[in-house]
Amino acid sequence: MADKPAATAATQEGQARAKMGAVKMDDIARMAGVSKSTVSRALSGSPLVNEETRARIQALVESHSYRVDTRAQGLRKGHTHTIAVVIPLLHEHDQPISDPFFLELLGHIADAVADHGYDLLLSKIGPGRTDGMADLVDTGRVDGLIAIGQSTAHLGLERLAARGMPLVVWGAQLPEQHYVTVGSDNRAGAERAVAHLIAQGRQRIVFLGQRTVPEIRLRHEGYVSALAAAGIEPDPALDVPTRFASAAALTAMRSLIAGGSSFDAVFACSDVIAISAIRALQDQGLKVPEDVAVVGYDDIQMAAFYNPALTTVRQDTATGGRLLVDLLFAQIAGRAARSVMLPTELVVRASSGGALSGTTTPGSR
Amino acid sequence: MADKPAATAATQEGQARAKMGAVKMDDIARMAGVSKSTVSRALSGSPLVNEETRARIQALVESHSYRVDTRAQGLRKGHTHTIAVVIPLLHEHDQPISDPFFLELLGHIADAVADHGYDLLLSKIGPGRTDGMADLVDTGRVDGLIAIGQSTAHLGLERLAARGMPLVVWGAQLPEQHYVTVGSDNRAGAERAVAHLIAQGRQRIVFLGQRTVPEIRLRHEGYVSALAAAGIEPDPALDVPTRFASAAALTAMRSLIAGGSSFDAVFACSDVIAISAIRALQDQGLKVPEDVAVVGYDDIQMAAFYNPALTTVRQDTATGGRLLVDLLFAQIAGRAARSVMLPTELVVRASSGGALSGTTTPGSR
DNA sequence: TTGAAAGCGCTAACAG
DNA sequence: CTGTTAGCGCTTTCAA
Repeated sequence: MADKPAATAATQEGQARAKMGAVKMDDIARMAGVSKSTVSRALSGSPLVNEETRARIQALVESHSYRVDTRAQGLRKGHTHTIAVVIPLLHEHDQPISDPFFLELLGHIADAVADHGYDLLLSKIGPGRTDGMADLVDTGRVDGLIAIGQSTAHLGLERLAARGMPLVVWGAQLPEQHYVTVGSDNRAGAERAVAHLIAQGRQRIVFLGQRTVPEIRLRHEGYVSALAAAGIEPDPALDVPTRFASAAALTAMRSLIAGGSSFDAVFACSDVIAISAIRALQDQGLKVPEDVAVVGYDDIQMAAFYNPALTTVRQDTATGGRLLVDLLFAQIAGRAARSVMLPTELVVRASSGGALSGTTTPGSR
Repeated sequence: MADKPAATAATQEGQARAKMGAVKMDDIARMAGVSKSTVSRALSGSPLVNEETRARIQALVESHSYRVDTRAQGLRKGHTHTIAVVIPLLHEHDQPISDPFFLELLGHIADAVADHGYDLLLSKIGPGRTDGMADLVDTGRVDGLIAIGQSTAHLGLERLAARGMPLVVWGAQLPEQHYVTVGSDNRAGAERAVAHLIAQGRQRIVFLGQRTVPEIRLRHEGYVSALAAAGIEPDPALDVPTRFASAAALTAMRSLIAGGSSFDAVFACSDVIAISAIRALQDQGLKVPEDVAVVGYDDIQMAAFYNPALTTVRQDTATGGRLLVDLLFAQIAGRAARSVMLPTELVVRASSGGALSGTTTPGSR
């Protein structure tokens, strides 16, 4: 960061006269020789306005590229036409982490929100501060909230839901929970993945992930139950907690290796974690999948392109994102919404030794 | 996607009575036995209000967890306290792509925007539709725009800037450009990367990237000039266009290999592209870096964890993001802003054969 | 120090 | 079919 940035040519001149052109509804009305109300009606497609009048107004609107001020409109109509997405993990350790899984989900949410003609406010409010989430709607900035990942915010989310605030969260379904969630079947997904590893003849399987996160806890249950089904006793030494960041996973895996525990497979709670784990393994001269088989979770785009290609539990971000949005709009409209748990799919590629070809794409779809 | 989602328990009840609690400034005023104006003044920290009164008001505000409606406030004050980030590439081929580089940048932008006390609207408007970008501010939804990547929108961006609209774009500095950009020194970055490859003894270097994108065109210039400096004539057969998506890069690389051209190195225009290229190479039994050295661009987090670890040109998203925001606020405040070009840094790791250790971290920082 | 009144730009009754 | 009249919730002169 040494050199100091090189500044170069630029713009600037019409700075102040920016909003100058701001033509408003009254102006259009005057020009069309009608009242503001008529313009408003014409623009909102009301049937009670003369076709000829409407055309005249329309023309004026186009030629002056007038747009109604949604801020004023919202103030009057009582809504904002925007919804907020809160990504807790954007905050892990005070610096933005970037798990590709979330961007994929975010992308689909953005699509769905746009389809509804709404805007999307991206908020950095962490899950610790659910009051901040409440502010977003109390303050009239958004009509509803989508939280990606409940992690430590469970209680706060409960409170928001109790207040009747439109809210949907991506995450796990907890026992007594009163807010709506969308998420994949973490338990079943993990169980299937671990069963697959066992089917490959692996017996000493590492669990790589932090169980304080609800979803991860469920995955751990799946892990345990798959082991149990094969008559394997979980070894506490193979339960390795790690955060979602690459560096954290790398460190965790390295110390496991250094610890000298023996193992022949790793179930990682995200693809990013899996990739870092493989990195650590290979640095120690261990071969994947020959010496250690690895399975990830998420099926991010890069999973298929890693070396070796990653066996992983796919979470369907496309339908997940859309569902999140649909359920939120249902709530906003006052309709009831119920949580849904999406099925997962195990995508077998090279890293688990289950497929010999390089890039395997799942059968379905 | 077969099974059909399993619906489960849920919430719902206080749906309608949601906004019920919506206490407004008038209510607080009444309770405090003062007028709306006084409350407004007290809340905005005006010095012309009795300390005792202010305290009383403050107490009421807290106990009722009242928040001023920013929508109404903005309408009155003439601003929105929110800025929009438009990500064109979110749209490539009608499905959200997820280049981690953009999320990293977005994360930093989000940080900086939050530091200014502003909200961040994430928009999916593509670069083809700059009129849509204009709407965001014409319509009173945001105070200014940050566009990530100018790609095909150059003309449209020019027009917006000419209208005096607060706007900053992440991208390349084009010749006669009138809008403000922040971006890395693409030409120098690429040049250094390719020179490094040449220094490793490579002579036939593939250029992997689409030159229709301004930044990429500059990188190509850097590529050519590095070759020229070594007395190497660029071979058109080694100029391989590809989009930023993993799949596209994979395909491009595969057909290059199938085409039978000989080459011993690849300069990829993004890390995601580099990763896919390596994948294609290895699928054909070619070893990286032994047979083919590869250099990427961006230094996304995963670059250090790939196998082999990626040599790449780092773009500093942290200062980039902050600069983008600072320059935008300068414009909003009516101050002049000039484009800035950030220096880049070559991070040498294993994929180029320049480093033997696994995960090498750059010297600086 | 505080209140009254006039809007910000728009929509929604309520009369024509 | 169209105009008038009130506001949505807040800030800001202008007076007191």
